[in-house]
This record gives sequence, C-alpha cells and structure tokens, in this order.
Amino acid sequence: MPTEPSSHVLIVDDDREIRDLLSRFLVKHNYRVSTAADGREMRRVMSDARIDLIVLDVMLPGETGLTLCGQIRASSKVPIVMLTAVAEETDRIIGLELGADDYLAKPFNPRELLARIRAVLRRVEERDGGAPVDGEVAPVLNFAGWKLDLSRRTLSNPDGQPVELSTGEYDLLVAFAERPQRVLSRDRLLDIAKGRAAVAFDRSIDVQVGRLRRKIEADPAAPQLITTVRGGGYMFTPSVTRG
Amino acid sequence: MPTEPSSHVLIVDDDREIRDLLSRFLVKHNYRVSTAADGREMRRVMSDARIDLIVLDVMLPGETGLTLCGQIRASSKVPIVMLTAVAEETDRIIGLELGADDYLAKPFNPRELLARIRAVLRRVEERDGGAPVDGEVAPVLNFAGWKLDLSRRTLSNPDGQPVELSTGEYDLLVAFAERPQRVLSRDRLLDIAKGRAAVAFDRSIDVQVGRLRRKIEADPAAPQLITTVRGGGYMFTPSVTRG
DNA sequence: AGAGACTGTTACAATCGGTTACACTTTTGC
DNA sequence: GCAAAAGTGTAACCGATTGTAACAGTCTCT
Repeated sequence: MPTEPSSHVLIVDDDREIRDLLSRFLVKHNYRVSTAADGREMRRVMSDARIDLIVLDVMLPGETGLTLCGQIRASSKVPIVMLTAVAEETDRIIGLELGADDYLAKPFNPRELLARIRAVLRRVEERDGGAPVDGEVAPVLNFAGWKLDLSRRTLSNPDGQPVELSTGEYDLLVAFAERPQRVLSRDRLLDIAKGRAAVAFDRSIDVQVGRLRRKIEADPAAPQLITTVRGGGYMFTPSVTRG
Repeated sequence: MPTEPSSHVLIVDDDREIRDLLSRFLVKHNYRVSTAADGREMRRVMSDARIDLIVLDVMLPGETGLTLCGQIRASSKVPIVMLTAVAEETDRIIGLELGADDYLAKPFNPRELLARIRAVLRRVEERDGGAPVDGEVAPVLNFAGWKLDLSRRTLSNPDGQPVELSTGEYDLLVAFAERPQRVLSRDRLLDIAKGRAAVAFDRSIDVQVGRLRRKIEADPAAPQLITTVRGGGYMFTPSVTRG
C-alpha cells in the first residue's frame, strides 16, 4: 500500500534562517514544505498549491501575522499554528480569537512544533475529514457557457445538459477553473488536484487532461479550453465568473 | 460478542496539556474522544460527529464555559460535565442551573472524572433509553421532494407515499441529510450513523449505501442523491430544507 | 532536414467501489 | 417459546477508474 499523501505545510516567516531550519526539519519528517517571507509571497503560494497547514510568525514586516491570520480566515479554513517571539498572553488570546488553531512561543524545540502540527492536523482531520480543504464562498463557476457546481460536484454544458465526470476529472477541472489564464505546471496541478507530489517521469496529469478534453472540448484534437504550453504545462483559457 | 459501541466524549478546554492528558486517559478506557480548544471548534465537532458527553472547562478565552453550556442546552440534551479551576460554589450552582449534569473542581484525579462520566452516561441511558442523544430542533427534512420526519422516523417520497427504511438505512439517511453537499468519509459516516469506529477493510457502509440507493434513487445505477467521491467517500447532493 | 525533447494516445495492470450471496443476529408473529 | 422473517456485516466477484508504460506524432533548434 502506498503511504498516504503527506501534508503540505507552508511556513511564513521573515527570517530565512528559521524558514530553512524548519523546512529541512519538516521535510525530514515527511511533510511537503513551502515557504514565504511575507504576506504577498504567502498568497502567491496559497493560490498555487493546496496547503494543509500554515506555520505563521506573528512578527512580520509590513503586515503582522495577526493581520494575516484574520485575512486567511476570511476566505479559508486552513489550520494555522502561530509563532511568537515571546510568550505574550495577549497575542495568544488575540491569535486564537482570530482563528489560529494553536500557538507556540519562541524559542521552541522543533519537535514541539512537530507535535503541535500533528495534533492540529489530526483535529482538523476529525473536524472535516472529507470537506473541501479550502472554504471557498461562491459555489458555481461559469466559463464559456459551462457551469461547474462546486457544492454538488456537477458540470453542465452550454445546452444545460449534465456531463458526467469521474472524481479525478472533476478535481482536475476545479483546479483549472479556479486558476484561469495562468500557466499551471504538471507539478502544481498534481499538488492542487490530487494533493500529492510528482514522482519521476509522472505523466498521469497528461493522461487526465486528455480524458478531460475528450469530455469538454468541442474538438478534442484542437483544444480551446485547456491549452498546452509547451515546456510549461497547461492553461485554462476561458474567463471564469463566480455565482 | 463485540463490545458495545463506546461513547464519544468531547473535551472542551483551552489548555492543550489538559486536553491531551484527558484524551489519552479516556481513550485508554475505551472511549472515543474528540477535543476542542474553544466554542467555535466545539460547534464544528458537534456538527460533524455524534457526541455522547461533553467535558467542558468553565474558564475559556472568549466565550466562557458557562455561556457555552447554556448555548448547548438551547439546542441539545447532550450530557455535560463541567470543570472549574477552583471549587467556586456559585459557579457550581450556575452551571447546574444552566443544565450541566455534573461538576468537578480542578485539580482532580482523572479517575474521579471517569467515574463521573460513567455515572452521568448511566443516568442519561436510563432517562431516555433509546431516544436520540442529540435533541435536534426541527423535525422534518425536505430534499428533492422527499420528506424525512425525524420525530416519527419516517420517509415519504415525492408522491407522498411512505417508504419503509430499516433502522440502519434510516440512520444513514439522517447522517447524510443533515450534512448535505459535503464529502463524508466512510469513517465519519460510521461514526455519525452507527456510533462506532471502522475496522480494517470495513465495507459495511458501502453495502448500506447501496441498499439505501435502491430505495430512494430514481435510477439506482446512476445515483443522483447520494453520489460517490472516489477516494473520498460519499456526498448527499440535494439541498435540504428544515421544517 | 534531422535530432532531441515534449506531448498525445493507447493498452494494460492495479486499485477502488458496486453488487450479490450467505451466515449470523434480531425482531416478529403465533 | 419457537419458527419465520427481516436486518446486518463479511466475503467474493465484477466492472469502472486511474496510473504506468510504451509508442507515435509534433515542435524546436541547429
């Protein structure tokens, strides 16, 4: 049996030392890790990959961690573990009220952080096991006459006829439709749609794209919706509106 | 004989140490345990799994335990055991007035808590033997023309004709209808509908879903109401209204 | 034009879920 | 009480979905 897909942790800290240290440590313990030095990078990473948990430093230049924490919660339920320089009880309370899931004071033992991460992920697992990881608001995406209903996991064509998609095809289409007009690499698509990392010579995305095209393209031999970007990946070309 | 399904206890305490300690202790004594650090988490857990008893700390950041206690009682009869930092007689009285079922002062011996939990569960068992542990408010769920009467445990189809369901089928349908448009894993369905944990290679949910589909789907071969999410579980797709 | 890299497509094997059969338990009816 | 009926879980089988591998076609660069 293949081991279950590892969780993807995003570390947000302005201190490169800490980012690298934690990153190596977590990778060693079988997590996939991304890092960001500030809120801007954080948002970029979050739009590119499916993140299962965020480790967030309270002290950041510009936006503080507390601000970010609130922003994240406004649009998503990703669990958050907050880091702070000193054990400020007020920070702790504010952080938890803003929706952080746990809290750790620097300096801390990496093993302690690991334990917290595991505990939070376990809790979240119980809380909403199969629910969408990212709590988006609008549940219908429209493009080129098609309607993709995210709450019902259904797709209907411009004539209003339902089109059957397998689970994998649906997940892939959602990954595309939520990131239109952007080149998505195979790696990113795998991470977003399947929540796993690529293995060497992984062509599974190509095959799934092919299957999806056969169902949604007017002429699968000349794809208009999902176009190939040679050397880059794929791009979802139509504009997408919500609601 | 398989041991009777263990009770599911929810620990609500802001102190991680206490949550973990109690959690381990109760698990060791054959309870299933969930934890929550605050009221927000508590509500989420309660909406996801059937909880048989809540251990509730009086001192919580934000909402106090007393507030929560009142809120829970407003919509449910789940037994509650309150914890408090010191033996404040006033807290005790208020707590019991708000509907707590027992009361324990910190520091306490875990065995003492175990004894109280057992006593309360026994009392509740006698009080409302087979009655639903969780007293929901609105007793009729409507979806796709069907009516599911929670107080009578009956189901009628869009023509108004009653449809016979076995106990297991009914419990499963309720689990679905109360959580529409969410992917529910087999584990969670087992916990919610049957109150037990899955054993290795447990396919019983699949079989029950199949039986339920045969009774409520127009075309059981192409299910519209209960759809399969490969690798994820099942989802109840129609929208549900109460009353 | 040709080599090499990249992508599309097909075939096949592994995995997962649907279904049926059957044994066991619980409930029902006499 | 007892026998029949209904309900439920386990196991086995089968079909659908998905990933891997192989090969063929296409593009790019020289």
